[in-house]
Amino acid sequence: MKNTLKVERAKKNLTQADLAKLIMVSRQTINAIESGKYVPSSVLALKIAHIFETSVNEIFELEESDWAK
Amino acid sequence: MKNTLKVERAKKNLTQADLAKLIMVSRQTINAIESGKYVPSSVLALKIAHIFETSVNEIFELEESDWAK
DNA sequence: ACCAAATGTAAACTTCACTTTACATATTAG
DNA sequence: CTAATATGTAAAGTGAAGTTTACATTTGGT
Repeated sequence: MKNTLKVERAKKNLTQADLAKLIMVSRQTINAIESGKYVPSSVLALKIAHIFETSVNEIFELEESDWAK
Repeated sequence: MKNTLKVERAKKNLTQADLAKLIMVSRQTINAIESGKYVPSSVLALKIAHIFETSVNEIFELEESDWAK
């Protein structure tokens, strides 16, 4: 799964730490999500979309590999 | 977080087992998500939305409590 | 009422999301 | 240049997502 977190953050001029605080997770969590190290829960994804005033689908996108067995 | 999985399944006439097979998780996982027992990963949420030809935000909705510290 | 399919639930287990602490490297401002 | 801010990364721990097996209950069709 890929995401456009970095771009969305840039648009709103937010640091990873800023975003982390807004959605109440650690800065490392944002960093890890952003760099594809792990997949956020859907609650986190919804919160992130909410902060950026958009939808989950606009920010997160499935890749072929996500459908692999 | 609440969801409209049951309704979406009904629209498409899918059983929990059907949906489970389509997105490649166990039937119990669908049951647990549907009954709010746990929060799916965003990959699962995206797959589910894909199956129902809609968006994650249409199916899953944050509740006040999700923002509580 | 009866049978089959669908759903609910439980226990034990594995994996990974997320935390905290800590430090190293980039980036930007003055 | 240098000091502060932002980002990358790592290790050890905790809790919850998701698995399998198994059984009990509900629902629907005939």
